[in-house]
Amino acid sequence: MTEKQEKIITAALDLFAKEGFRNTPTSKIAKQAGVSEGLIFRHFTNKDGLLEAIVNEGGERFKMLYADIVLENDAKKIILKTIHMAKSITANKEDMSFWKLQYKLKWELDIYDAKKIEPLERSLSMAFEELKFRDPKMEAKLLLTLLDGLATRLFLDADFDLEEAIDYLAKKYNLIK
Amino acid sequence: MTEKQEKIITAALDLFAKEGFRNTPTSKIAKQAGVSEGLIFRHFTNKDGLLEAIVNEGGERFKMLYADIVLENDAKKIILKTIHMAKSITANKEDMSFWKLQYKLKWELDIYDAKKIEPLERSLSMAFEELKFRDPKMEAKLLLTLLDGLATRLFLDADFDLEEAIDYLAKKYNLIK
DNA sequence: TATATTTGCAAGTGATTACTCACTATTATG
DNA sequence: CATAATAGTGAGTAATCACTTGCAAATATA
Repeated sequence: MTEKQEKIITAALDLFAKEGFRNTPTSKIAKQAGVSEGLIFRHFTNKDGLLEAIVNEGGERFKMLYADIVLENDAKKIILKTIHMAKSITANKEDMSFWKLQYKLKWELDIYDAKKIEPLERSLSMAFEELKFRDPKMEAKLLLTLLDGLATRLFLDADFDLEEAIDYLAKKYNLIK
Repeated sequence: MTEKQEKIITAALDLFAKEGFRNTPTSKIAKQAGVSEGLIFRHFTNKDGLLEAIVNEGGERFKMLYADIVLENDAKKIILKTIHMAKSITANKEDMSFWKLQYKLKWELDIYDAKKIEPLERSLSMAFEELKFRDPKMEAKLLLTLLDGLATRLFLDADFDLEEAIDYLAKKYNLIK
């Protein structure tokens, strides 16, 4: 990856997040990246190729997000760390805009790669099993579904209080006092 | 509303759901509706006006969805009916495509009207209070957030089993055996 | 029935779009 | 150092887009 290639991706990331994929002209991306428009097509073939690069990066970063969770042995910690994922994707402005874009693209492109969360779902399932939940698999699936809902509110409803929601969740699962 | 006006809305509903708002040309809408392209602008001023009509219809239909829930007195029934809302929006193909579009537009337009669910949230909150939940307000908010997650999975993940999820939820809340 | 209003059409139009192409500059390799 | 490959430019281009305009048909109103 050359320096200019990264600049293109950074600019596209920023503009797609703000304006959406279809609504962002390649000319604008090139301008913000400080490169010629033709270079985008030299490196990424077409606009969809640029999008693909961004989606792939999203997939990689997502795996990294829960990498340490699947290595965890303590059941309660697995669940607690999973819940706190929602917090880490909003740690700073850039992260938030990055993850918001990933969700936005899910809807725009009509994709939901269930395989990407499978390892996390398995870890959660085992954790719930250890904690004697009635149906550990469903409980795991439902918690991940709740996290999807949390993301929806977090990214679309400016008034949503994530901290409060996470706190309540942790109490509900008896993870904290 | 004239006959052709309705045909335009129906076509737009269908195409926006399939291809997205920005990606659907007005020429295509006109063609599918069997009218001239100019008529769209005569009736809806511009493309955004057409979108507005659709979003407004979504708001109205959403209120109708939970109209009978807020009139319910039995706490358990309020919660159960709320959970079953997820099922009624997938009753048939047209409904499913309609509601999927509404969610899609939320992300494309970056809007989340929390006011629209407020009456339902209040009803739920009262129900949870009656059932002696620790923090009824948070519990209500969290259940609605879970429903947002359920919608995400339902509309994007083809393998998601809604029936199963709803069943498990109902048991979790002690609404059924 | 006369006339005003609304509904509808078809053929534009200028702006914008993703993408190409002919070319130059830079870097890697033998 | 020569040459091949890659990185980069920027002026095009055909297609597509939302929207306009001038006019006709249908409908409402007096």
